[in-house]
Amino acid sequence: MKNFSRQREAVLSVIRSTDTHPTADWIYEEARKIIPNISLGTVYRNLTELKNSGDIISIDVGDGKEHFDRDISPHLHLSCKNCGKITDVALLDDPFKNYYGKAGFIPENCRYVISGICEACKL
Amino acid sequence: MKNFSRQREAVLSVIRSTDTHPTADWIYEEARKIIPNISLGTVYRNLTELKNSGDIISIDVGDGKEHFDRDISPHLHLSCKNCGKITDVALLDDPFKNYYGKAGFIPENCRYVISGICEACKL
DNA sequence: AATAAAACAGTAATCATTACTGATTTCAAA
DNA sequence: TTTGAAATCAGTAATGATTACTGTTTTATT
Repeated sequence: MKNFSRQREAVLSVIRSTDTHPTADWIYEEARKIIPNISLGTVYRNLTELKNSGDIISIDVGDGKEHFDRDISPHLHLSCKNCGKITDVALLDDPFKNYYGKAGFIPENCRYVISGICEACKL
Repeated sequence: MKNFSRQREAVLSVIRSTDTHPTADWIYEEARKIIPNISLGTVYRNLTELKNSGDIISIDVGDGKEHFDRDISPHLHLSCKNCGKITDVALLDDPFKNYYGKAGFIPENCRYVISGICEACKL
């Protein structure tokens, strides 16, 4: 197990407690329930560290905020423009493997996001 | 042909003049070469309109700025963390069709981005 | 032309994120 | 254990991309 600071453990445990793709602000509020005086800057710094270490990823769904994700495997995100819900879709394997392989590209972070209208909202 | 204002035409023509996935600021600077006193707010408003009308799309590559793209077909973006270059990879067809079809999702905007190291930077 | 609606230029405000500062904690070597 | 350098922290200030506002100009319709 990695030797993380108490603050970094708190941030990571908050992200791992949910599948809702939280924002930095939400993570901050939750982390304060564990460490009441944790600072927002600390949350941001540790989010960056956790991204760099590959423990989490982040995605952009077009609302101007960064959303974090405990699931680091390549998967698809369906983001509803109406209700804001983000749905994960597991992939059997990365459908783009052949494409970036051919281009000689070394992937580090895959973000596959489709915005649209979810089944519950389309009526 | 749609009846666009002079300013919206200028913004669209700037985007269509390049395959470099420009930011709002770059588009603003270029648009000023066509309409010297065009305002940044006008550029932003028309970028939003052009996105809503489906004439352009935008992607996020993790640098905190929105990047615009004249190519509205589903395609893959390879974004180099080292040199910042964004490479388009054409797709024969959308590899996620089966996935969101099953979920009953109506797609409007597909953003497939992989960050990593491009061939030229890997040495 | 007269009118209303839409789009504009210019500027001010917003707000997510980053940078900074001085204090605290960690931890390896003595 | 002390010691001291490096890392991390809390708290706050600054940044900067984007959005909102205001009063003016353009456009479209009668």
